[in-house]
Amino acid sequence: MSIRNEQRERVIALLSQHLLTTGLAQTSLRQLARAAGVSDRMLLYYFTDKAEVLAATMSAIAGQLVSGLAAALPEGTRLPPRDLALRAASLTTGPEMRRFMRLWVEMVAAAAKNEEPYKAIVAQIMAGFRSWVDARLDLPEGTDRAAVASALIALIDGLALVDICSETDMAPRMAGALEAILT
Amino acid sequence: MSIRNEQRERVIALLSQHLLTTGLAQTSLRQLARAAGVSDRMLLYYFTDKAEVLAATMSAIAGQLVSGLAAALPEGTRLPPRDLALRAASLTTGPEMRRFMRLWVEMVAAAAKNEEPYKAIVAQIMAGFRSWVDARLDLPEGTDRAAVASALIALIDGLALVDICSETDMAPRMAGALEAILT
DNA sequence: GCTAGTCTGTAGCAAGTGCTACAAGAGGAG
DNA sequence: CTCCTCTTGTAGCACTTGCTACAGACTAGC
Repeated sequence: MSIRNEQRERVIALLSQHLLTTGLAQTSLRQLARAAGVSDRMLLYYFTDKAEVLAATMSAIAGQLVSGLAAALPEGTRLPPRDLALRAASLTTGPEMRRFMRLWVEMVAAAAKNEEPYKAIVAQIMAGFRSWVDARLDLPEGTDRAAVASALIALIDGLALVDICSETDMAPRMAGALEAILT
Repeated sequence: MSIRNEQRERVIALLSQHLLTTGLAQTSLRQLARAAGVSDRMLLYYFTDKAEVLAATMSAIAGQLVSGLAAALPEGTRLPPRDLALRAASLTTGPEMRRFMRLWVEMVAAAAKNEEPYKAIVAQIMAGFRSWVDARLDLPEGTDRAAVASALIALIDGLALVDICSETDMAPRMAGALEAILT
């Protein structure tokens, strides 16, 4: 493999960690280059664009996420909405996933501003969420599966959003409250 | 009242509309000044800072929001979590409130990046949400009211977040799904 | 009139942004 | 050797950012 392609992978791996720890706060070319241990000039040699740098990195992160989610709850299992919600909630508020959820909220906000390449990435990740939930959702015939899946995702994303805002660690208490609220 | 103070109010009113329609995408001093119909020089005469411009504007928006919410559901009424959630969901996904919820998500993301003055404003608005929910929540004694309130807010915010991402109008379908999920 | 304080425009600065022109070294192919 | 492609550094461009120095204009009080 060419040096260029090797470097692309190295850079993507380093930037994945960078984005997960710092969010989208430090995403100028020079900041990304420093985090990747290369010069900004070379970053634009390995990738055509800043947009391509970010797209490749976030795509890699999304990939890790999908496999992480898949591993956390095997494909075959089907749960009713309540159980799936509680399971997903404890999953995404764990120390591992919190960093991702924070990044996720920032990405959605960036997409809301029509910033590229966030719109495309957000759509891709959201589709991943939907299919993950849908594949594990046990629902009676005739239910609007897409709507229930979306509502569950909304709940999970909302927990993350509130978690971001809170000084104190509200996540476990909210999870407890959910048990009382959900069917 | 001095010209300066009159202009402050004029500017704040115009910028409230600006932020509600464009989100945080166009918030450079020059863009804000154009939206307010003044020069950027004068914007920094009326306000000390860009941060103060934004803080004042968002504070005004938050004020409108609070009174809007208060009017939508009178202070005295107490609803169980399910009813309050459904009510709040239909409230915040309406055409009027959607603009605010989008802005809200963007503000939370900005706060996550430690950008000023978003952190302070987000904390303020979140506190407003909490007290609004708490004042209308009918719960049995001994329940963790703060947790339930936070969970409800999470649900509402999550609906907004998913709504932002979706091309199609998922909000009513998700609301329907909630009826099936909630106790 | 004169002065003091309030108001407003012009012009510009220093820093940071994404990106590029250009040259040069390295290393293989003929 | 020469030629050619891949790789890398230096320097810088055009632009946007938040903010400011400075000078002029307007009004109020004396």
